[in-house]
Amino acid sequence: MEVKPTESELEILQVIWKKSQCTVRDVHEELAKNKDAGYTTTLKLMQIMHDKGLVERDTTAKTHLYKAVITREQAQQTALDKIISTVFKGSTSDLVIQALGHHRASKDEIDAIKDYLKQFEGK
Amino acid sequence: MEVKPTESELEILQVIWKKSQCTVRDVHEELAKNKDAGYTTTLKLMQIMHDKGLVERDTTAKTHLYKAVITREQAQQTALDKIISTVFKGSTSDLVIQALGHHRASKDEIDAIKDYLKQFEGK
DNA sequence: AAACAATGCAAACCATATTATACAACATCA
DNA sequence: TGATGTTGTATAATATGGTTTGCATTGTTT
Repeated sequence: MEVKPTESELEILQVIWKKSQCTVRDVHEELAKNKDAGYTTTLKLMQIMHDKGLVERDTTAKTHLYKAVITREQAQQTALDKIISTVFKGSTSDLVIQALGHHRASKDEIDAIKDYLKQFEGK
Repeated sequence: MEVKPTESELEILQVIWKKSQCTVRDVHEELAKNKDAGYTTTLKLMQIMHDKGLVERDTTAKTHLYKAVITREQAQQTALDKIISTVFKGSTSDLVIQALGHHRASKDEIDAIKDYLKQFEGK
């Protein structure tokens, strides 16, 4: 991935990932529920994201449709890489244990993780 | 925690956490191994961190000694909270699985996590 | 053509990062 | 003693990047 999204850009990506395809107004109205910024601010950010290659858009219709270029998984990976190296001394297990310790996971979540770990059995 | 450290401030905190107590020169020389910025840049950042309350210092001697105010664990928690809400839709298990999937953990690390999960047995 | 919605452009604002310069304390040596 | 070099902190100026906003323009619909 060439570029890393900023905080605000991530908020926008959230909306796009959820709906898989969005107009500027879609995004703006979703964001307006939680924060209060002008329409042109959202627009400007989405234009910047387009310049950076974070989103692509279909301009055939009057109302442009935006799609994410990077997947949520890619963004997750980038975010993980960063904090593992900056605050977890490079230790993935430190991160996992810290995460499980403080964000109490539900039983289903714990089970999912256990299942996941099974694949390492016998190795 | 009132304030969140910036990227550069985190790099400095890394060094302070490791040595538990530092002069500006200590930090600067450690950072100089990996990046290339002037001594006064490091100094300025540490002064800003002091203003923010991220570090405290002993000014009795000519050479000031800096200590971290927040612990590494607190910073880890803050970082986790942020990315869990911004890219992991609030799902801790998504984060754990993604982390284990891509940052291949060593056998010891896997074992440590399994041990940790045992405490949830029977709940 | 009038109304409306979206875009592009420009500028202002703020936080962070960097660098240069000034200043203070202290040791040393002619 | 006092000139000078070294090492430390403080201050000020500037650069850079992200965020936000206003305004003029373009394009569509009726």
